[in-house]
Amino acid sequence: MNKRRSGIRHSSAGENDRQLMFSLVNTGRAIEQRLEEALVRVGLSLAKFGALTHLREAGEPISLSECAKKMTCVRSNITQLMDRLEADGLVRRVEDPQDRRAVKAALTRLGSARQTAGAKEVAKVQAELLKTLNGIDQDELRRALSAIK
Amino acid sequence: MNKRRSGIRHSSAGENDRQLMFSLVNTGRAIEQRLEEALVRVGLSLAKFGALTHLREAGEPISLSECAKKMTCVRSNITQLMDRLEADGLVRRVEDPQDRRAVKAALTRLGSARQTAGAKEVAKVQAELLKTLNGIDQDELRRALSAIK
DNA sequence: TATATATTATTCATATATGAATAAACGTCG
DNA sequence: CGACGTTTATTCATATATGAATAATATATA
Repeated sequence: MNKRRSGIRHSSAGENDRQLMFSLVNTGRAIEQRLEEALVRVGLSLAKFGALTHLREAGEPISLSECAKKMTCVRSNITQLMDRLEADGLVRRVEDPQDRRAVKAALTRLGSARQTAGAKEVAKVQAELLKTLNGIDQDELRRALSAIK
Repeated sequence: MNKRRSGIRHSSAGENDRQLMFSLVNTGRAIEQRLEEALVRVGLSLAKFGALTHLREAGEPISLSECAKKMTCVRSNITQLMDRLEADGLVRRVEDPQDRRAVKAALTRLGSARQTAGAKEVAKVQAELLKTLNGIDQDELRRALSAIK
């Protein structure tokens, strides 16, 4: 009576899997959105914060190609992003005497300060996220995410 | 000697948490990208497939506002998406006699067939994803995702 | 050295997304 | 009924992203 009948389910396995796949997509988007909302408070977007952070971590001007690699996006995207960052006064384009094709992006003082402000906002979102993950096996979650790669 | 010194870690807790948060974002993006790549083979994008699927599930024409709600996006986005779907011949705009402000989107036969083709591609990505999740506690993953909401 | 191939950034066309402003139609309430 | 506020879709400006085409410079090779 209580016996589980193997091979029979109310909702098909495929349906559950689809839900899982789209849950992964939607969760990523939801977190992105929270980050965007937090960053807009300091005049940044996630894209802008990412670029500033890579520049900060590099510790020196980096070429736009290098920046595109770090951000895993195409170069034309970086061209536009740097246009906006430059318009905001957060970044300066500098020539590379070693390679006259290249253009490097340099953080301005304002850009550096803005990155710091952004990082604080990101940390808040992170703390909130961690709270919601209370009672969840985070190691297993990490394992799942790195399996998907 | 082997004792764990509490409160001291090589990489700070905050750093791990940041990694986890960005892993969630990046995983979502990676899956999205796989879906886009699969769907482009049948002439669809994820956004287009989503709209077609909602129309299919509704079983009848739905207003653009309704579609925006289902897709959790703003209406101007749907206006543009429907422009493109209409240009592709996958959808037709029809008037709503009940409410003359409203415009409804109706699936064409081609749109319906395209949705079917898209669903097959999505299923393949899903199957691939499931394989990589071999050995992962999927219920715990589901729990984590629904905790984040 | 001269030519061919690579790489660099930019520009352009396009897709996706948001939010503000607008016009038309709907509903309500005095 | 008529004025007012709401809802509908659209348009516009903008941000983010891709990929193709282009121009300038580097590098390799014949």
